[in-house]
Amino acid sequence: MADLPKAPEGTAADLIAAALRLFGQKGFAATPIREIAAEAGANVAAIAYHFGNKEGLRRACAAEVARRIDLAVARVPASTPASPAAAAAQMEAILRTMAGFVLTAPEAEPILPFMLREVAEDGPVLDTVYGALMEPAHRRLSALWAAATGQEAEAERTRLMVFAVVGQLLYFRIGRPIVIRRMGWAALGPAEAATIADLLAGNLRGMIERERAT
Amino acid sequence: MADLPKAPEGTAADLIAAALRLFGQKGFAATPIREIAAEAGANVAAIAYHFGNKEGLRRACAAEVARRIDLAVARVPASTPASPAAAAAQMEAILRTMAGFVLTAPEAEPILPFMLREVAEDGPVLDTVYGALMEPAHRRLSALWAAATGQEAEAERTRLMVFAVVGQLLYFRIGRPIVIRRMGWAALGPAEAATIADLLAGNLRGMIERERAT
DNA sequence: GTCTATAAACAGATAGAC
DNA sequence: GTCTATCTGTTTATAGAC
Repeated sequence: MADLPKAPEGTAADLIAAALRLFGQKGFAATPIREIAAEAGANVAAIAYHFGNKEGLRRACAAEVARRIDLAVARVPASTPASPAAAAAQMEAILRTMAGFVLTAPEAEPILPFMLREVAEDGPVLDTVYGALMEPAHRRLSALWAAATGQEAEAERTRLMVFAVVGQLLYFRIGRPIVIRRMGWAALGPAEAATIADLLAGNLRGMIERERAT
Repeated sequence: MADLPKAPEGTAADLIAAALRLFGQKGFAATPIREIAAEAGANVAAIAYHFGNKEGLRRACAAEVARRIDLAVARVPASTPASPAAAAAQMEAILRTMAGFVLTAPEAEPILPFMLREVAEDGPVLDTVYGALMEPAHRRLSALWAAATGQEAEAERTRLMVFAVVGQLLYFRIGRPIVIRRMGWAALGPAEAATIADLLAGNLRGMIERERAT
């Protein structure tokens, strides 16, 4: 669904991987290009050579984020089931896949802090990723919610409910430092992620059931 | 509940207000102290005079955030009601107050992006604010959830459910640029906030009902 | 394509007049 | 308390050898 299918290789890929991690952790402005080059095992000038300048590297990071999310999204089936029960089941499956990806997948680790910062800054990177990925994904979940509850797919209430469902999950990742402290966990690993996913799947079932009665 | 009751005045207050806004919007490292001084209508040297250095200004911002949240928290009653219905009602009231504060209160506007960045960086500022404010608030909601559902206050499930409830709300603020785009809203104003609050209050009632059956 | 060396701009901090 | 002027370190970007 994204328009950037090319996967970078070699030094360029190493630079993007390092930049993604450091931009996410310390922020764009707080990360010197020398540090990125050092972590990538490359030279400072390589950034200018491959991406023009630091801003170009940021755009390349955004493209890489879009590419990786696209890869993860491509794994879920695209058909909208006819029966409400099947739609609910598929929505739960997607939620569990998202939970696994967002909470524990190593390849998601660097991209979420990066995206979080871009959302906060509400800049051009967000425009791209929103149109290419977030909007289609939200539309798809809205269609499933509608099929599961009998409501209208693009109704205001439907779209807001999908945000509520997704928000429940994303907060566990965004507020991870807080969650870990409060839960007394050493980390948010696969076991903790499974507990959270079960809990949220139960909430989703309850919400759908409740909405169907309306 | 916070340990910093002193409200700043004059130039110091202007500098904190400007820094809070700019740190939240562009990030700490990306904000030059000259820009802060200009927005506050003060001189660059005033920062060193009042706060020692830039890092001191950051700490002052954190203290101001704690002070403002503390003010907002102080308005909710501290007693835990005996009956499950009363506990549920009180939890819904708190959720609605939080929604009003988080989504539309002008005094919350600069502090949320600031806090979001501090959570992402997981630094010393978070340690302070977590211990002084977040942990007590979460404990209090956990106690209410327990009273409303008949579950145990510090059970793992209880604490996670409270995060799910809070996460639903916070995501609407954190992901605001995304929500606004997808909903086709011009802004997230009082009318939109009321719609969201009603929706989330309904979800809360459903979740409590469902948990009581367990 | 990769590296070293350097230029030009900008940051935070400080000295000292008022 | 507030200001101007300046010092010192660091940053990005680039020129040019290899």
